Amino acid sequence: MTVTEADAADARTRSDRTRAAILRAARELFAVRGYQGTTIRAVAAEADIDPSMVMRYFGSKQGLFDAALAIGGGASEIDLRLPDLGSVPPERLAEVLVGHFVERWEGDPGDDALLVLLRSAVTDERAAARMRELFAAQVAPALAAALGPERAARCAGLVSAQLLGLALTRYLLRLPAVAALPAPALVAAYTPALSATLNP
Amino acid sequence: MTVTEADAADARTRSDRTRAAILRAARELFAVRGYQGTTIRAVAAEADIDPSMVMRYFGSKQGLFDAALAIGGGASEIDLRLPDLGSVPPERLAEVLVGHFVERWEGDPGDDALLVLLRSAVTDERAAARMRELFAAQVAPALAAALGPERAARCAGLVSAQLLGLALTRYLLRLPAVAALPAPALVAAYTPALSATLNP
DNA sequence: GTCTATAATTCGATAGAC
DNA sequence: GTCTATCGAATTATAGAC
Repeated sequence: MTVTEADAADARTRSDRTRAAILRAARELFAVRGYQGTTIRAVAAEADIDPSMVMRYFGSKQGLFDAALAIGGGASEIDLRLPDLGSVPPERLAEVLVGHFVERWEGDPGDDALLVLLRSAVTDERAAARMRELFAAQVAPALAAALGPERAARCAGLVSAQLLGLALTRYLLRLPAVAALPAPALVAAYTPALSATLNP
Repeated sequence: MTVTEADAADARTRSDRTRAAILRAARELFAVRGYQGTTIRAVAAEADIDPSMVMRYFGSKQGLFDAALAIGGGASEIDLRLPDLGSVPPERLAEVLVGHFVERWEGDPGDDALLVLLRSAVTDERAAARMRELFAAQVAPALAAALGPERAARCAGLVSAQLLGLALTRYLLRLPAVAALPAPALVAAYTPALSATLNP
């Protein structure tokens, strides 16, 4: 490997690392302060790089936001990673759903793309549209595998309302009665509500 | 009435109208764009007055926000106007609760203080604290009248999560499946979920 | 690829005339 | 009470040196 080739490879990996660091910082700040509350300068400081690099890599603040939410790229998307609900016994469906989302939200710190999206969607119409797409593309079909298309269409919205209500009060508003519960107790306490919606 | 007295009265009523116009515009914009997304200039333009008047009347942007949410004054507060749940038959409790909140949110356009608070609370810690106080002071006691303090403490948080999830998906995110339902159908469809939480 | 310097806006807030 | 004018600060975004 010649010197120039080594240099090029070096630059590429460093570039990738810089890009990843920016995205990581952006997701964290967008998650905590929302779109308008987050400044490019703050993202750069958090990633420990120069503010102008953010512009160089992502073009604009909106471009950074889109990249942080995997908007537009088409390739990478937020994946709710819902299991195949068709193979879940009907009586355990509610528990599996609640458990999955709590695990999804609390299991992997650093992967808070979903909370980024939720917090931003409340004040940013573009993010709200993304959230609607996300649930239409993933929640409704997953439910259809377990309930059939007809019943799924009827209760997908209400199930989403309940799951997002949980995220809203536990992670964003932090209502004490919801935020203080250990995850297993929360799942157990919330399951009957979803169950009532899923089995009318 | 002397001329100066008439002038003073005139100034007072005009002042009150201006003040009310500012508050009305502020609530509308805070509700739609949140705290950071709302500018004093935009509020002034919406109220059709000069931006400096906003400062004169409310001192600062934060002062305007507090006034729009009736924070700090102590006298006027956001009132959920929950009925006496102690006189509601237990089997109708869930339906009354859901129905009340939907009516509260959709009944009186112009009184969107609650949606202002919800949208702002997601990105503004101060508003979030206000939301926690609101539910602690009004939802939990109302439930206690119907369920007793012990059961109320156990399910107040989960009930709040469900009700706020409804507001979130219907008014803020506007998920089609939730936003498109007529109010009566929505109440009927969501009641079983709350019922399951209230009667474990 | 990275940084300095700065242009171009925009906003909150103030001073002062009328 | 109302408005004009403006300050000072913060922001996004760009140009160009190294």
